[in-house]
Amino acid sequence: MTRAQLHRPQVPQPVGADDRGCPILHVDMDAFYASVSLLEHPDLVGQPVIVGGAAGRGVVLSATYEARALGVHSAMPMSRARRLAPHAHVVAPDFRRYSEASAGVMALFSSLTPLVEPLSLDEAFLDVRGAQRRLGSPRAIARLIRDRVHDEQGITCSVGVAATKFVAKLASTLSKPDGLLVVPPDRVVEFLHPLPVSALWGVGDKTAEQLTRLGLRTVGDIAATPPRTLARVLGDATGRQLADLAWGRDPRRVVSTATDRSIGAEETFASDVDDAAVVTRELLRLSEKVAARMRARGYVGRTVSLKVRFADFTTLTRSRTLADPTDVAREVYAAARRLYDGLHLQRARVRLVGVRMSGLRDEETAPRQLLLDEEGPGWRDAEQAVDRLAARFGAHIVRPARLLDPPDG
DNA sequence: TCTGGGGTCCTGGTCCAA
DNA sequence: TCTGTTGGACCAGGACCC
Repeated sequence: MTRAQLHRPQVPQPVGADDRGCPILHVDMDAFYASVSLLEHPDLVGQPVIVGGAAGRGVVLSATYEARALGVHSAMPMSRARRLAPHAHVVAPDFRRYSEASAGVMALFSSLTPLVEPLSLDEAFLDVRGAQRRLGSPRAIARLIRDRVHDEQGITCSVGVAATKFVAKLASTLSKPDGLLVVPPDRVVEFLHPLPVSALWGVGDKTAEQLTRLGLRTVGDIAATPPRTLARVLGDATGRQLADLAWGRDPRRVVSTATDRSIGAEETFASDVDDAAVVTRELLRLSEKVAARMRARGYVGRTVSLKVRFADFTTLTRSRTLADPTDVAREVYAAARRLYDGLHLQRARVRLVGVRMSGLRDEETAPRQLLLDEEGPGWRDAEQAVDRLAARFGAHIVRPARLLDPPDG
């Protein structure tokens, strides 16, 4: 069973009446991008709608439940989705609108409890331990959230309520769409063990295949396997994690201040490219984008990673750690360019390139080495000035000459 | 069937210093 | 001085998640 198929419960749902000891809520918007898009297209409500790029090599970003009933799911190539649902309406994504809706629901969560951990635009963990005197039991808080999300944003969400993050997340998934599921601590094992191994956090296609080879198909099978055996096959960390999750053990707390580990950007070409000049121009554009985002969030980073995916989908990554942290596009590009040149690609057909910065630190506290030949305002100041212009007049007001479109004719 | 773009985490290898 | 060990940093790649 795939993760998508988890949406259809295969086990009787142990909807517990007792929500004591269940302070963790996982709230997940139902078909978020599709639902928000439908607010702009009310005439399409009740019809199969796919959110994704209208042309090129896109994948499905989201789909209404009517489209899902036809076999469409997110991350599916658009070409396949169109074959499965030829009469479905295709809507282009509107990330500005999604961000606004997301900000609205996150603000609602924060008004209920300070312990909110957003996982993405459309889901978050909440720890409601401290809110129960004011707002009632975890189940009552879950109901309140569902009502207010519907009233304020016009979309539905599903909520899982449990003692741990992992079980709460699984509960929200199994209760979809528009559902609420409480899993009391004394019913966790009964809830988990009939589920397929793919229900476990960290088990994707490859790991599920390995587990199947061992004859392990359900979470109960994993629970009955010695952790040493799992660790031998899957590695120490993964083996231990699966053994714990299979028994509902998950010590992770809800943390409201997660820090970023990396910031990157990548781009798939409309068609494969064998011209190095086109690839390096794209590397420059991506370096500009990454550096601008780092400056906007107040980060500098030390490690530059280059990603190159070829026409046959094989992917290479190369990385280099700089002597000093930077948020300057020119330095990011120089490092990415050196990594790219070091690959010595002749006329290989490139499908995608990406640039990522890791080893992030706060710009204000990071040590910065002044170069001996650095005089007066440098590239950093110039790029900050560009940031200010972009904020005022739009992102493309100032660009490197190499990134300007060639004149017509 | 033909696979986006944003990320995180883990593993195993290499190198280097103590 | 040589050898072996250990641990940390770095690097490449893979798997996974939304």
